[in-house]
Amino acid sequence: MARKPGSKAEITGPRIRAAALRLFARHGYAAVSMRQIATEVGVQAGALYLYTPDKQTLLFELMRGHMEDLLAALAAEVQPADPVAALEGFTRFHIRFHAARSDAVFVSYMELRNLEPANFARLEGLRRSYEDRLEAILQSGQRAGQFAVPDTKLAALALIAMLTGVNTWYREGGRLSLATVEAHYWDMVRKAMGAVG
Amino acid sequence: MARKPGSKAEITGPRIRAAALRLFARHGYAAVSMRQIATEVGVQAGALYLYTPDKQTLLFELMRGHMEDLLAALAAEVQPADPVAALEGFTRFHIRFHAARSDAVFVSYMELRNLEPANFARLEGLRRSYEDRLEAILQSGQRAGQFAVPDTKLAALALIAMLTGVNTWYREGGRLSLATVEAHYWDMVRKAMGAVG
DNA sequence: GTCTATACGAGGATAGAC
DNA sequence: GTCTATCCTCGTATAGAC
Repeated sequence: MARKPGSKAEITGPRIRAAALRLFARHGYAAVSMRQIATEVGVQAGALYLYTPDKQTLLFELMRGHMEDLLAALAAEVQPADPVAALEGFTRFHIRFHAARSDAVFVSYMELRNLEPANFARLEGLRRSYEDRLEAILQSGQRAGQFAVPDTKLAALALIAMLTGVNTWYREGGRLSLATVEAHYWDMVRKAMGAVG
Repeated sequence: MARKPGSKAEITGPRIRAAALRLFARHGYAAVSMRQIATEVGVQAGALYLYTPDKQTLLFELMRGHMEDLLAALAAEVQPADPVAALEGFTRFHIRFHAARSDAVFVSYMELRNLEPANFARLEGLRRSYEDRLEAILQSGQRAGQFAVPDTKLAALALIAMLTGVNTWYREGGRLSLATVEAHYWDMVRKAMGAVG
C-alpha cells in the first residue's frame, strides 16, 4: 500500500530467496553463482547485495527460515494427550509438511556442511528442538506402557530419517497419493514402536 | 614386485582417490578444488591429470566404486532361505557396511546432482539393484505370510532410508556400540514389517 | 533501487621442461 | 612421472553513475 513508485524492494527480496532456494536445491550451494541467481530474478548481480550482505547469509537465512517455519507449524498442531494418537499426528504432519517444501528440506539437510561454524551451531539447535519433540512423545508412550522402544533417542532419529526419506522419491501425481503414503508410513511407524491401545 | 625404481604410480592413484573422497565428503564436490586434492596428496595440480581425465570422472569413479563394492559385498553374504532371517541379515549387513565407509556413503548420496546425466543414470541403476535385493526379500516373506507389508517397494525405500540414517549420527566410541545399534534397528525393522516366525 | 564497470582472486585444464 | 608456468573463464563483492 505504501509502496513508492518505482520501488520493487518488497517483491524483489522474496523473489531472490525463491530463486536461490530453487537453484541451491537443484545444483548445490557451492555450484550456484550469484550471477545465476541474479539472472533468474532478472536483475544484475550487484543488486543482490541490497538484500543480503553475502552469499553465506543468503543460504543461512533460507535454512533458518525453513526450520523456524517447521517448528512453528508443529507447535500450531493440536497434540493429543494419548501418545499413540500424538505419534500418528507427528508422522502425518512430518510427511505432509516436508512433501510440500521439498526444495527447502533438501537444502536444509544437504548444505549443513557449507555453513560457517556459528551458523551451523544455530541450525543444529533448531533441528535438535524438532527431534526432541518427537522423542518426548516416545518417552511419554514408553512410560505409559503403550510403546516398546529400547532407546527413545535412537528411535526418534530412526523415524525422522525414515519419514524424511519420502522426499527422495515422492512426486505429486506419482503411483501413490500422499494420503496413501501417509497411511502406509503410519502403519510401519506404529508397528515399529510396538504401539498398543 | 615389478615396480620400476622411481615410479610411484601404483601408490599415487589410490592416494588421490582417498584424498578426493575425504575432501568431497567434508566440503562437497563443487567446493573442493583440484589444487586442494593435489596439496593433500603432496603433488602438483597438473599431476592429477595423469590419473583422471577430469574432475567429473574422478567423482563418478569414486561413486561407482562404492556402489559396486556394496553390491559385491552383499552378493558375498550367504542369504538364508527364511525371509525373516534374510531380512535380519540384510539389516545388519547394511548398517555394518555403511558405518565402515561413511565418507563414500555420504558422497554417493549427496553428490548425485553433480553427476552428468549419463553418469547419473549409471549410478541410479546400481542403486536400484541394491533396493531390488531388499524388495525381493520383502516379497518372498509377504508371499509366505511372514510379513505384513502393504507395499513392498515403499517399505524397501523406507527401510533403506531409516538404516542409512544411522550414518548421520553414529560415531565409533559414542554412546552406543555398533552391535547395540544393529540390535535396536533390527528390533524396529522386524516389528515394522510385522515379521512372524 | 538498480545499473554498468571493474577489482581481484581462484577455478579447471594444458604445454613443455626435466 | 612430476613440475613449473600459463591460459582462460568464472567467482564474489564493491564503487559510482543514473
